[in-house]
Amino acid sequence: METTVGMSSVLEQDIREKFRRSGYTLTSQRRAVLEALKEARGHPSAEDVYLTVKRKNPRVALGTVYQALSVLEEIGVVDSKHWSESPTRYDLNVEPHLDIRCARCGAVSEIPGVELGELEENIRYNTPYEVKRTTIVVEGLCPSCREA
Amino acid sequence: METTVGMSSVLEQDIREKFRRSGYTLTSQRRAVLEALKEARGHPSAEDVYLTVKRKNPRVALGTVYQALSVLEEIGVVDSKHWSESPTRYDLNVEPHLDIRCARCGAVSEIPGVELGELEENIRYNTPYEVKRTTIVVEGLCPSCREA
DNA sequence: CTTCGGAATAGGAATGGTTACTGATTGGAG
DNA sequence: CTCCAATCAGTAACCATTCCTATTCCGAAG
Repeated sequence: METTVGMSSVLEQDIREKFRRSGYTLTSQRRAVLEALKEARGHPSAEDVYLTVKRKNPRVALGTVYQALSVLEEIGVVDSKHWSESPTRYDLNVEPHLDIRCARCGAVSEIPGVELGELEENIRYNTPYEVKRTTIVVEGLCPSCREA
Repeated sequence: METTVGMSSVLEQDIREKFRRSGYTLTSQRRAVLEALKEARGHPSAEDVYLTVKRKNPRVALGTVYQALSVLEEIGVVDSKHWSESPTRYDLNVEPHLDIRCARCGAVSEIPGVELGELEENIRYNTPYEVKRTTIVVEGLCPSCREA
């Protein structure tokens, strides 16, 4: 049974490697953004991340958080999804997966157990475009908002 | 072999019916927005629609176009898709379908021949949320932008 | 045909998430 | 330690979209 420290180390190693390969530097602010994403429940917005980071480092700028998230996404450490009429949400799960957002309270959670490989394959087969990215955003009502 | 006028009539009939049922009024501005969508190649933005409508009615307001598009979507006549970092695109195909947007030139075209029913089914089966809407946005490079 | 009330519109201001800009700071290579 | 490029903080700007208000339009009822 691994300790949390152990798992965290492995993650650190992987991230360090991705930074090294990309040429970007793993600064304290970018580390803080990663920490905030790790602590967060659900899928925080840039503003959420900013507020979390600010608790420990009050001088950090919102723009820095946006830039950090953009770098982290570029090197494959962070995934982002955008639902219209609400801020972009970020998370650490970079594997293709589904997220659903509650139209009423804004909560985002993952939908497990849906195979997406075949869809991706069909898309590539049926378009002359060079496919870069497929994003699926699902909207609905979470169990508690459904009642109200 | 139907004439264009004939097909247009059928469309008009269907739309008139949807307006009637919804309680919204089919005003000249809303009709003009529909015309602009019919004429447009690809999937225009609200601004595109606004510019087209403005050619015949220079007094129309951008806000009116947005409101018209929103009403048309609500009654099931228009479909919209939003790619992050670019304005929302609209079209008249309200059946579930895939659209891909070129990351370089912004062109949007449809991807035919991909079955989406099973995905929708799997989504509903695997989440406790009440699913309202599933949107798939695909990004890539169109054939001509791929070269450059 | 006229009147009346609510819906829709024009015009423009406001919003809000995100990006761009600038000068100061930092951190790693030599 | 010094230098240079990358990064950062702070703030202004951007832009798609929404909101606001006075005016106009539409269609139902007389």
